[in-house]
Amino acid sequence: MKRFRIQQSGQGEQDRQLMFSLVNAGRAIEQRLEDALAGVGLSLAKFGALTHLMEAGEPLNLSECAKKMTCVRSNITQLMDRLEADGLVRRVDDPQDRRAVRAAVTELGAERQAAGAKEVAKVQAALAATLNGTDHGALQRALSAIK
Amino acid sequence: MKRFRIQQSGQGEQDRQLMFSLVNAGRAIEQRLEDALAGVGLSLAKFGALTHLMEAGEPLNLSECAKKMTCVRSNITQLMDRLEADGLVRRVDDPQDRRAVRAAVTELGAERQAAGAKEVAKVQAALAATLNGTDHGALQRALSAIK
DNA sequence: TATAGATAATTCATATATGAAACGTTTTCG
DNA sequence: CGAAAACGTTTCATATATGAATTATCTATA
Repeated sequence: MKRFRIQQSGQGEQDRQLMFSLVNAGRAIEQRLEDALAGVGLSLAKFGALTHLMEAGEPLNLSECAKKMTCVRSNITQLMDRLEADGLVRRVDDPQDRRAVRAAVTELGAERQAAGAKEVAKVQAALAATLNGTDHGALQRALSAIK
Repeated sequence: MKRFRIQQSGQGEQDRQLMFSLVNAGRAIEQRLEDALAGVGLSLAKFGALTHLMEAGEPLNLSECAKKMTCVRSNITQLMDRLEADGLVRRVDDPQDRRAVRAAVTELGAERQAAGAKEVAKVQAALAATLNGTDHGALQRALSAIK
């Protein structure tokens, strides 16, 4: 005798679920990062900017910052205003190009970035623990396909 | 003879990669949804609010909206201002509680929500295609663990 | 070389989000 | 009953993000 599956979810419903789970997981991790970084006086945006500047090892044009952070330049203008107000970055003139402004990390900024990196590492470890029953390689491959 | 693995990434580095891939994947999907919804005059925030109201089938308190959308109430105040300016929602008095304001979807709002749902379905289908070599069940379970 | 176009940064308007403070209304309880 | 607490919404200040318009400077070329 033929049975009808009760509570069956169609493929479309599962796809929708998966899509929103991806969005929600991303947001949840962002929130964990924001919370952890708030403990050392940083936001994720500020930490990201400081990290790119530290990795570059030298002051960067605001346009270069925008490229590295994949955002528009007017966003960087404002972010640098806030970082400068916090004393974490200084705007310096570019002697080669008088249109340009370069962002230099201050000593306090470098310390703050290092403290932030420790907080990020904790979130990262907690996430790894959460995902300990998962094939990390497969997950990484799936996520990398999403552009 | 013992070999040294060149270019080996430590576990920590892979964990960091995975964490940021999750954040980036979530943002990428949000961006796809924003782009698709922009085509019918909606943002993801507006579509979400309209969808919750349509699912409820009746006007909802702004506080109830905030709870469903997991955001603070002042955010809903502003979102409703914009939805009202668009003619997609109307604020109506709650006769039971004179403090409360309820959001009612207009006819135009209902049409717009339906159009948005079609756009969302397209994004969803494209994502499913992108993930066609992946074990959706395993991915869903991993994502659901992230809170 | 003069100028037209490209480029760097900022300003402004706007959208989305949070959290604190203010305000009116409702509920609770001494 | 009446005061205090709780509740619902809004307002304000702020952070983050986008995109258009503006200003200053630089570069290429007619």
